[in-house]
Amino acid sequence: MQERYEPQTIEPRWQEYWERHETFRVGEDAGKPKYYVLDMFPYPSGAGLHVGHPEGYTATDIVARYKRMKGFNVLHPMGWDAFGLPAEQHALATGEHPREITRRNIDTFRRQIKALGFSYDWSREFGTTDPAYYRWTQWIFLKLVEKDLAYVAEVPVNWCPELGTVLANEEVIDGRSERGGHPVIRKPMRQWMLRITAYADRLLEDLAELDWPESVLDMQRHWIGRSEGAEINFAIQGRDLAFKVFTSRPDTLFGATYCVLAPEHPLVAQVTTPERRDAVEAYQAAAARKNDLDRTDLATEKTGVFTGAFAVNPANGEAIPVWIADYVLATYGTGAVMAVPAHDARDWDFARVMDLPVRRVVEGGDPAEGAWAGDGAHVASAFLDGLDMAAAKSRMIDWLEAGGHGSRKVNYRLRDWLFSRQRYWGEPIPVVHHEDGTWSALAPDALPLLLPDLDAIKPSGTGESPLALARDWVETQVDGKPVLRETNTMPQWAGSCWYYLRFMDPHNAEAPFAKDKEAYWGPVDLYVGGAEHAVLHLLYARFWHKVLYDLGLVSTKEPFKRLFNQGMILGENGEKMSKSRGNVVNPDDVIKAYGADTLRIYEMFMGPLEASKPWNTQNVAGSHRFLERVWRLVVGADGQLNPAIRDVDPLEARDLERALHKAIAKVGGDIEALRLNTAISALMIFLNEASRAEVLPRATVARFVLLMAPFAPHLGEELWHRLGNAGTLAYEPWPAYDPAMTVEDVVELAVQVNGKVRGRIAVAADASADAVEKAALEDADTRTWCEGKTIVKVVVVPGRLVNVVVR
RNA sequence: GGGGGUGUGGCGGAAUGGCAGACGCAUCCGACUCAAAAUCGGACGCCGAAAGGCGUGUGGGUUCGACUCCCACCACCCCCA
Repeated sequence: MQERYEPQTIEPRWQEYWERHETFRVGEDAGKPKYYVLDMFPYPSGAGLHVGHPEGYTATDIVARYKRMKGFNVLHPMGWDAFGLPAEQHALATGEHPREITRRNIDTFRRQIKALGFSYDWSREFGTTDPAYYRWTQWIFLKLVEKDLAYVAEVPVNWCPELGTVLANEEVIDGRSERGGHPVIRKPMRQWMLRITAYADRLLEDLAELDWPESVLDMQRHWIGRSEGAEINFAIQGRDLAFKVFTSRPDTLFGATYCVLAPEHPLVAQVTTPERRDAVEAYQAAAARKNDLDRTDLATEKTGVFTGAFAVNPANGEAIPVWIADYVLATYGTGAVMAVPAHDARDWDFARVMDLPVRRVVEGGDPAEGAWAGDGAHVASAFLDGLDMAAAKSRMIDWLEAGGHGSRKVNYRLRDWLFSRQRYWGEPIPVVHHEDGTWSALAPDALPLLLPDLDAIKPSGTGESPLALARDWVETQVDGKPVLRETNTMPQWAGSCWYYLRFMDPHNAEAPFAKDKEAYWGPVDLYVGGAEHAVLHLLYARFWHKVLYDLGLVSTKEPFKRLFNQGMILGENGEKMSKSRGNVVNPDDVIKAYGADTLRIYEMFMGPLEASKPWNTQNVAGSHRFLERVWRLVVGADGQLNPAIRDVDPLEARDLERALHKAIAKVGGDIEALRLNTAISALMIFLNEASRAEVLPRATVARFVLLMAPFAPHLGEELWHRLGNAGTLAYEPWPAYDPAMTVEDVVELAVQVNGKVRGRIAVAADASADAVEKAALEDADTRTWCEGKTIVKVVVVPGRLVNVVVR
């Protein structure tokens, strides 16, 4: 009677073993090289774990387990990004406290994640909502204040008068609230900003040292959007007023035929002539209802109105009209542009709609067809005539600077980070406001500034956070004087900006983390998560890291050395998994039916980790079958060892030993490169070979079990145990391989005639090219195909093939 | 509109410029079985009786040799505008 593979029995048993023995608990160990492998920690949603979550977690777990066996001291933690909007909305709807909702969701996530057998050091677990953690998030905010990197500004937000609340960008659809469809307008409100732009250059430059996907590096570069150009002064004709424009193309100044101010530009009210006032104000009101994306969309028809004012082009003294248009954003550059329709696509579109002149100053393209943004000789540009773009730019900037008309300027697309949210469920900003209108930060020993409990979380109605309703919390005293607490809270990004540092020293009550621990563990060696965080999370975390670096708190310039984005797991129908499509697969169900090891193997075998790939239930069964075959390789009748397993020298089964060495080499290399699908394929190939063998040396089977263990850890431990080993295999050395054993003595080569395979020859692996050529030409098939032809040349690719070229 | 990615059997996918389709799924055949399941063995790109021919989105190019490199195009996906 064959004892069956029963993951439902062995998996909980080994999970309990690891927990009881604290198998994966780590500390600093100067005697071992460290390896820090981190998952982007999840937001514990009410929906529970999704099969997409374990994909990345399994990959990092395989790496963590492999690196432990390779002798590394591995830091592999897990925690919760637990502040955020969904819990607050749920609280609003049900009256339950977000803390309770969050606690429940975390419990579910923890249970589900533990059921997958990941080798996390759970003693390091924390959530961003733990006061012991957010105390230090607030502390870092104080450091940002100290470094003058935090400031207050009036910034337009999405204000919904009907709902009495401020909405996030993603909650606004076509100018209306996602829920209820009420109108949303952009209203300036007092906001906290972080001066991330002060780090723009370093955030850009230091990308060079990172082992990240090129696409993410590109997105970050583009987001920062460094552009070199000039700031140019334009005076308003007949008035003592002037404005600055930023342009990346100062060389085209002679082609400027009008100027455009953003509708919010402070000068608009002053320059507008009385007869244009009504039109201008109506346009400003309309623009306030649009978001930036709609405004700058190239596909939409350009709109704008003339202010009645004229500006003087400093290059030629010409008076050109000043318009306002919403395709110019107040927040980019100076909020004003000089329009050169001949050489800028958006200016060209606008000029055509408004019937404004187009003046060509660079040769190339056809001004009647569209803007020419390429290089070319300058024309109609006085002292720039004949120059190319680079030369003309630099000449123009010199001329502007000499005449006091402008200056060289580097501009960034990156803007300062809007750091406040009008929400309850976030870290309170540790600041108080004084009666004289000034503000000050709390002293570090006043932290954590705890969120007050509210009877009910409801909108304040003024656009402020629900915290504004907690009067006895807001109204407090500092040094005996009455002050008001800040009611804005931090965005969800804050908690995820430095959690990877806290994992290095999660229980420290004296500091966010000890310097020597950071020096040991930092930086993160491998960081795995979804591509949706390619820009914001990674940019914000890098920014904070650099600030901490400047403060001498961390030892590295960059937080994440290697980054990997796992792809998405689609539903069985090839569409994105979602409740509404009804194609969601719950990992609990898969574990119940097949076990965690099968889920792990299946998700890794589906395809390349970075690719999007559809779920297929039949293939899950296939992965399960593979594990059953591995089980039967070791376990025979009545739960005894497979009788083919003998205590003999592995070299007695030379072919099998060779196959094992190939597998060791392939699997190790593939894990390092995160090619886990082909690593599993290599394990299957070895199993196929081993299943055919009549004698299985115990040492060979044991090493195969070690290779399996990172992928299917419960099965690995169980089989290791049944092979007569005590304890865990988690720290057993990864098997070594001999490169000489991974190649065959005799190889079969294909013989091509004019690129088509016509025959095969068997030669010694180390045969010389001459010998191979001779053998190929003597081959009967080759001779048939070469008959009556002239041999022009013979290409020998050692170990691969021979190509005979005939005519 | 710009940038990036992807496109290979019925399906998921594999292939340092060197034998396309590894590995798995599905399907079919066989063994075992009273039978079925499970398991084990075999077949399995397309056309063709075979010899052979044709095949990696389409069209061109480079090369002794192209899924791989270059150019153009088509489709889908992602990011940005």
